[in-house]
Amino acid sequence: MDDVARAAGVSRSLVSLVFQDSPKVATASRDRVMGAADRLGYRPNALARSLASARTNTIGILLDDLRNPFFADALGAFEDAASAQGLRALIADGRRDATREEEAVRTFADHRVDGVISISPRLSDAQLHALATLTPLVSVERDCSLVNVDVVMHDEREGARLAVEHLAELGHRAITHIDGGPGAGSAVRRDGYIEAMRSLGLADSIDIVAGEYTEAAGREAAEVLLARPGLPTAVFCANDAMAAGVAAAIAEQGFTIPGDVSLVGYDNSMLAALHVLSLTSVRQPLDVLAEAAISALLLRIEDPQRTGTRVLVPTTLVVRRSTAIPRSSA
Amino acid sequence: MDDVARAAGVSRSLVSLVFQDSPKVATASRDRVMGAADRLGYRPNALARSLASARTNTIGILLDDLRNPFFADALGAFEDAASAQGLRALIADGRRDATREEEAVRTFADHRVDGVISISPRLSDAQLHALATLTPLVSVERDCSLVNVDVVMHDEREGARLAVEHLAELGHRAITHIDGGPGAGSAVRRDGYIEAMRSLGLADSIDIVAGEYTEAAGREAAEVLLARPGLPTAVFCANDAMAAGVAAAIAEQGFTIPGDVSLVGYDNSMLAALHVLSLTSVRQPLDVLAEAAISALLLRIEDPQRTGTRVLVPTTLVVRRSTAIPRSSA
DNA sequence: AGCAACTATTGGAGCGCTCCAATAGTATGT
DNA sequence: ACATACTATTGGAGCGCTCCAATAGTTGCT
Repeated sequence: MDDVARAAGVSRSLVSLVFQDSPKVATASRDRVMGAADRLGYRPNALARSLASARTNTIGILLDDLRNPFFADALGAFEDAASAQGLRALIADGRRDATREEEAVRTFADHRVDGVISISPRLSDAQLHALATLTPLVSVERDCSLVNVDVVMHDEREGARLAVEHLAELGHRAITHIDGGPGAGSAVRRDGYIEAMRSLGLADSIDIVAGEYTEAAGREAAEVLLARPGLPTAVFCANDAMAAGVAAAIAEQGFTIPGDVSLVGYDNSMLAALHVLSLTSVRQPLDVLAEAAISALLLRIEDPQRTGTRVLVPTTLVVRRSTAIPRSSA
Repeated sequence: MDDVARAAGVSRSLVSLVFQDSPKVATASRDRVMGAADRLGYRPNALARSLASARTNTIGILLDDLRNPFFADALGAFEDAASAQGLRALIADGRRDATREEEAVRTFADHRVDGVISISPRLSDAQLHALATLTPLVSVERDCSLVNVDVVMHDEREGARLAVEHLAELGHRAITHIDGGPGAGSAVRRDGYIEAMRSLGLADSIDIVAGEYTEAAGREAAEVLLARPGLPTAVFCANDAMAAGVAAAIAEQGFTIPGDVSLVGYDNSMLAALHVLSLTSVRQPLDVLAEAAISALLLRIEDPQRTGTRVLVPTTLVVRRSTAIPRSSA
């Protein structure tokens, strides 16, 4: 920076101002400085800049599990939303483990990111609260009511309802739900399923099989179903990965989808779009979630004392070829 | 840090040494300092530390396309290899775009990462060379012979050969290849296919359909095949995503896999492991690649002047249920 | 006892920037 | 011509750490 200043015949402070895009710099000096910088191949040291300004213009994005295609999709949306606000993103993968997640947030804080967005964290409320004292924190797709954490989620209850109503409209009555076990949002999706079944007069057909957000869990749940006397005409899974497992297990037994069983997933991830599955799935509006999360975070960065807010965004259902009229009524 | 020093009754330098795990610190002082730090909730500022030491212990990992499940898998392996060496990883997604990739490497350099690993970069040799002057750089799965860039790849030629030999052993002769078009490694995989076919005496059956590394391209290529008078008994795709597209298109026409057509993919990504596909696939040994890349990078960080090296790691084939004896010989 | 050879600790300069208060320079109004 | 109100530029302290050379404290050996 000193070299540039010398080459341009100005002070170091002015070079600094030029690289901050300060409006107070005369156009002539700006050009001189930029010229000198280009000639010398100068690029400001982001580290020193952050240290001096106490602002990194960088946020941390913590994902539950990058191997799950849903989070890869989510990442894209959140990175876009961040860069639209001039923020760079650091990424960390929690690997479905709360301890690793906590360590990741600590590392973010050590690097003095301006804030952290955690997507589907497995952290306890106590952990979330503690971490939020280290850095501004927004929790996405995981509810909590803490004064120092903002929450952004889509309406999981509505998502489950849309899935059930879609199946009911097609004529299904025996609709089984495979839940997400301890995973984020699982309980609400299950409640949404129960409520929707009740309000459609299908309370007697409520049937829940325990699952987890993985393909293997989907297969296991399907085996439970296949071992019973009769198959339900429709299955609603708490995520797409499980639905993929169910689809495989059902097909292996010679049944077809949607001929014998209609199948609905959740997340509308890349898996659902895959033509071999072509899964009807509840769409998480990632772009909207991302935008809401970033703006909540920016507000919190500006005023760290602000009381935690809660944003709920609406959901839609993406209908593909895995759902159809049940055979009995065809 | 000053507060901790004061609370522990020692100098700031000693606190610094304690947090660097220096062996010269007496156990008693270490305990005193740690105690004081815990009490005050002190954590060193990674930014200041990096600025002062000119070492960030952080590397940048640049991926071609995080939406492609292969890269999500790769990311896991590379992060593991990095943290095994005590390195933290920053991640960037090139979104299949060379310009974006270049910008990402520049940003890494601005943040003074110790080095960058670029996986399947789309950058030109000239760009790679220029970027490698900014920061130590290792190119994975993209060949180049530059003095300042190390290359780590698996043996794509061997991968293609393994796929073809497996099919030939099962009794297939009509083996079609759908190539990866302009994608990284596509040309070598195609050459490997051609060579293997020739050396197996199947030169007459060589049949190549143009593709690209996406599911949609796989579908289109399959439609080309389906429009012809007879189907080949086996198809070898240049990656898994394409194979997924081929599987869907073939199934839609009422053919079965592997009954009518055996199918082989490439990458052994999450898609191949999906039970609905259960794709025989060439395995890129990600853990080995990652380890080799990290150690090459460490050597280059130590000695930036070192001449570019080239590591080639062997490949294996993962056999699943998408390949079988052809119907004619069954 | 005296000196060498350690080991454990310290003070202070410096990493590359920002930001504040101070200064120089220029235009405006009377 | 001179005070007023700007705008453009500058010097220097400070961000929170590391690292080097110097110092204090121990131990072992003759």
